[in-house]
Amino acid sequence: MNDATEEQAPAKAPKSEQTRTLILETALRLFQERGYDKTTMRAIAKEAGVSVGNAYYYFSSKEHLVQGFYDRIAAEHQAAVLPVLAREKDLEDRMAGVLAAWLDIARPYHEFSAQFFKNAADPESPLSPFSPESEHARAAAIDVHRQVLEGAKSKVPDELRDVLPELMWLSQMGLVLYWVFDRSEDSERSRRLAARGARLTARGVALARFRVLRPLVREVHELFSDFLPGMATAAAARKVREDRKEARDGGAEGTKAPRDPEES
Amino acid sequence: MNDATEEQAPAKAPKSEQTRTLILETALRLFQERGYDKTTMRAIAKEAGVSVGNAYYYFSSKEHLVQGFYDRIAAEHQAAVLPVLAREKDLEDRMAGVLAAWLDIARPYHEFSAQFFKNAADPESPLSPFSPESEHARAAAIDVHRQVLEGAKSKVPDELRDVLPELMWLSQMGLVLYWVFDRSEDSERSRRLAARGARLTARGVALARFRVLRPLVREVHELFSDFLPGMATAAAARKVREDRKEARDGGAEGTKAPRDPEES
DNA sequence: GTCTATACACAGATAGAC
DNA sequence: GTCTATCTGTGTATAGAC
Repeated sequence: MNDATEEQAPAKAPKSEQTRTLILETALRLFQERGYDKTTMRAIAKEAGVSVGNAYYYFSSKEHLVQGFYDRIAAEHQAAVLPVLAREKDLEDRMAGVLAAWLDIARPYHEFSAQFFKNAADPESPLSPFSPESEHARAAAIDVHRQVLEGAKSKVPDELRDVLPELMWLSQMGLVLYWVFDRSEDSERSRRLAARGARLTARGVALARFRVLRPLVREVHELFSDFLPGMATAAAARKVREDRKEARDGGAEGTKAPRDPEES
Repeated sequence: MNDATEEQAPAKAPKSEQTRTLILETALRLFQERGYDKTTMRAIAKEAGVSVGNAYYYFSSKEHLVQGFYDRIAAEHQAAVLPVLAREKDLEDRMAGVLAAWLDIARPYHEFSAQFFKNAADPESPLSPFSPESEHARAAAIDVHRQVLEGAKSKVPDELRDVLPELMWLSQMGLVLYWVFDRSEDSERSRRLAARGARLTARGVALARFRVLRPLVREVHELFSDFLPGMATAAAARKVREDRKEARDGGAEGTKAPRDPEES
């Protein structure tokens, strides 16, 4: 049953993973205090009580330090989203809740996020949300939206079911973009945008079953299934989904909900 | 043909505007040859035959050099769009033509555009398409889409007429984003995305007159008229429109047409 | 394998003299 | 307007200590 978990037995020697996290924590703290640009690698090293070379030993560049920040945000969001998905059953409420949760979590970092946001927009940078390095985080984020859709009581047309999570993720990226630029008090405008965007999307989904919209829906479906798969493959999403299921019921096969017959 | 009024007559005052353009031209050339990051301010200065300090005298930072690039792209696009708007009358064709024209113009700069694209994504940067410094260029770009809409034979619902140009501009920004990340041969994927995006938009507009879509259309209208005006005000667009008309009529400003009754 | 200390090359940006 | 000299910061290399 419980086999030896490899390097965890000795309580005194978690390697110097401590050093790594120490440097990361210090960096994130200084980023908040002084901003990204003003925080030099030397300052981080000095504040953390290590040498500059040591900091570079763990993080090959300043940008790689930011990756830790992204991972933290993503992890916190995925945790914060659980109660929302358990509570809300209305599609609009679920979407709005997920977006609001992200804004809540990201709030402390709003001031300095703009300063390194440009790194995320650089296609060459591993920090880009479209980069191969971000593939796992991206797939996980898209999967959150898939859960939003799956657990909603609304009926979602088959043609939309596949592409919608990726579309919602793209919308979330748009919201993040707006949020970064948003200078309103407590990002109030971003919050309203999230709420109205959720409403708009929900109503759009509700209307998608009408006949007149069929060509439009097909158009949307084709467009995004043509141009999105290159970055976020269905395979990757499926893998995350399976991982999640496995982690949940420990290998026991869950009761797969019967596929509802498509309407129209 | 628009920039007819150029003060080149007085031979006494080329001042050292020459130096400025010399530095700019050199910089743009080196950007194409070596890429943005690899091109140092020292290299630009040396190649232009001036000192580093002199380059900084004219351009307060490396980013400001890029502004000249944006201005050039925008000017070329507005010129290239004229024949398209004169020829095409179908909304989809007009939109597709405008987007294709942009891709054509931007093609030579694709390789290195990604390298400084991150600057445009920095909200603090004056190079951001949302920055106050870019307001005029932005308004002009939006006005291009307004022309696309105005000259089309399609019927556009009143509720959409105001926000659609801004929406189309936003879509164009999305296309640019995709283009920057696009690594396909000759940006073929971006071209297909532009074509299909135009088709999707045109069909959406065509369908917008159906009754069932009224709530959705109103939703879109309200959302974007709430959240876009902050950056691209109707006033700014109107100003550009008047400037355009003035330039066309040849300065007959006396005819201040009171006929702007906001039909609704 | 982990870490310190130091030094170097190169970048962008600035100050002050001519 | 233009230059030279100089500043700060990043990234990297190296040599050696635990």
